[in-house]
Amino acid sequence: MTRVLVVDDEPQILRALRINLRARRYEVAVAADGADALRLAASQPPDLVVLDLGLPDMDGVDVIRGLRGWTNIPIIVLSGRAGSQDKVLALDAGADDYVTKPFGVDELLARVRAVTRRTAGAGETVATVTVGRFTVDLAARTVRSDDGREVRLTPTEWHLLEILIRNPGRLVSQRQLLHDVWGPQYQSETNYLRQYMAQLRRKLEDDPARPRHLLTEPGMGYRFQPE
Amino acid sequence: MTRVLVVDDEPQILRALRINLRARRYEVAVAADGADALRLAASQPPDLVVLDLGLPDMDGVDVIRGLRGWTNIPIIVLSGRAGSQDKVLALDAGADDYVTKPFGVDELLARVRAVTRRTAGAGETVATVTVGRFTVDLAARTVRSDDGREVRLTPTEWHLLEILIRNPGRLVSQRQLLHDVWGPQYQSETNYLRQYMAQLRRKLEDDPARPRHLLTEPGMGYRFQPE
DNA sequence: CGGTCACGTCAAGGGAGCGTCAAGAAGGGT
DNA sequence: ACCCTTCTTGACGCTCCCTTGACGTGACCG
Repeated sequence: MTRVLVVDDEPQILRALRINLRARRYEVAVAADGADALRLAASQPPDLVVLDLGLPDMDGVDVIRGLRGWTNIPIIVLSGRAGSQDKVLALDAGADDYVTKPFGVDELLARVRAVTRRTAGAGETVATVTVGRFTVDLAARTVRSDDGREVRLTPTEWHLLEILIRNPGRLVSQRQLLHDVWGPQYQSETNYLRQYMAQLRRKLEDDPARPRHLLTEPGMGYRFQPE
Repeated sequence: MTRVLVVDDEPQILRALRINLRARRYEVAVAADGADALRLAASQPPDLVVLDLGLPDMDGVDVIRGLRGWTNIPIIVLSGRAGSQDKVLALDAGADDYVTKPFGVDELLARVRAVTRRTAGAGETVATVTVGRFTVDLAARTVRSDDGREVRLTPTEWHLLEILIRNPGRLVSQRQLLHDVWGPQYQSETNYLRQYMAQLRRKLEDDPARPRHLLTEPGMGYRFQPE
């Protein structure tokens, strides 16, 4: 269930939003001022923040900055001020949307759906990937077999493998690989790719002749296939 | 460089946006109507679309749906209608933001920064289309059956399918298909199209003899029909 | 009823692209 | 100056994809 933190000092708005959001099956937490909001967000991180800029204790933009210091959960700003400057400040501080009061509840809910729709699919990036019997640590630049033995890769092999792993399951074209590893002027030397893909397979695949993770897409490019 | 497609039929707005966006180092493409926008987005996908809802040829919400059929690049809607219902429809069709005219250029630019900031940091977007029992991921270049089996397509098959999917529900002429896949000098070799459409149907249609998604328009061209 | 056109299907040759082996060139460390 | 690692380059089968031709079929029309 999506967890929404509503920050506003006007009781009637707070109440209206809570009722409407609960009716749409959102889990709702409320805060009446900025300090309360930051504390609550830190202790029980929500999936979305609806933030009124006109708070009694601190500037709303500072609340945005306080949140953006450690998280990038979506923030929808409510404000009574329709000035262009206010909007720009809030959006550039890290807000995702800016709604001026008075606002329609239907509109706000649609904007809630719009921002949550986009962030729902965003997953975490991991630094360590398993390729068959091997564990690749992109940050540490190490490849370790499951029996503890280290596998050494040359700089070019690393560069190539890293691009493929950073696009798990996705095809990477020959042109892009050549461009990123060897440079803009090497866009047709596919023999380089054949050479180094063969080396990577010799080092990382159980059966280099039948690769299970470093796959060729004939005529197009290569693909790293996770388990 | 971030590529922005601006869709509007009012020359002065088009001009103002182009100048302001170019000054901020965006690459700007423009379209004056919905059909033009869909075609341009399909052939040269932008990183962001700024879309006026009041277009001469088709409903703006249908343009949003046409884009969302195969991509989830950010869409910022411009509209002269401030009604709550219009906003909800556009946002739920897949728009990321909704700005009512008249709007300040500073505000629009801030909203452009807000949506691009999020999609740039959130990693890659997944553009996935379902064709019968199969799921086509244009970005990853994969086709997966609902039972998990992979379907392999050759480069030419991909090229052809991609053009059709990027024009969902719309007729694509034989000339355009031949031109885009095989090149300018192959505009009458319709046997190529028959050959490859047959292969795509064998791989993607339940009953290749009675296609439900890869349709022939006799004498004109082919059409990808979504569910 | 017969002819034509456009589309769908099947089959086969030729060639592009891939994996592989091997050897020379370049760079860095001792 | 020498050796070792790494990168570059060339050559050679082999597989699979593209191309091409021929034939069948249904729709439309005279």
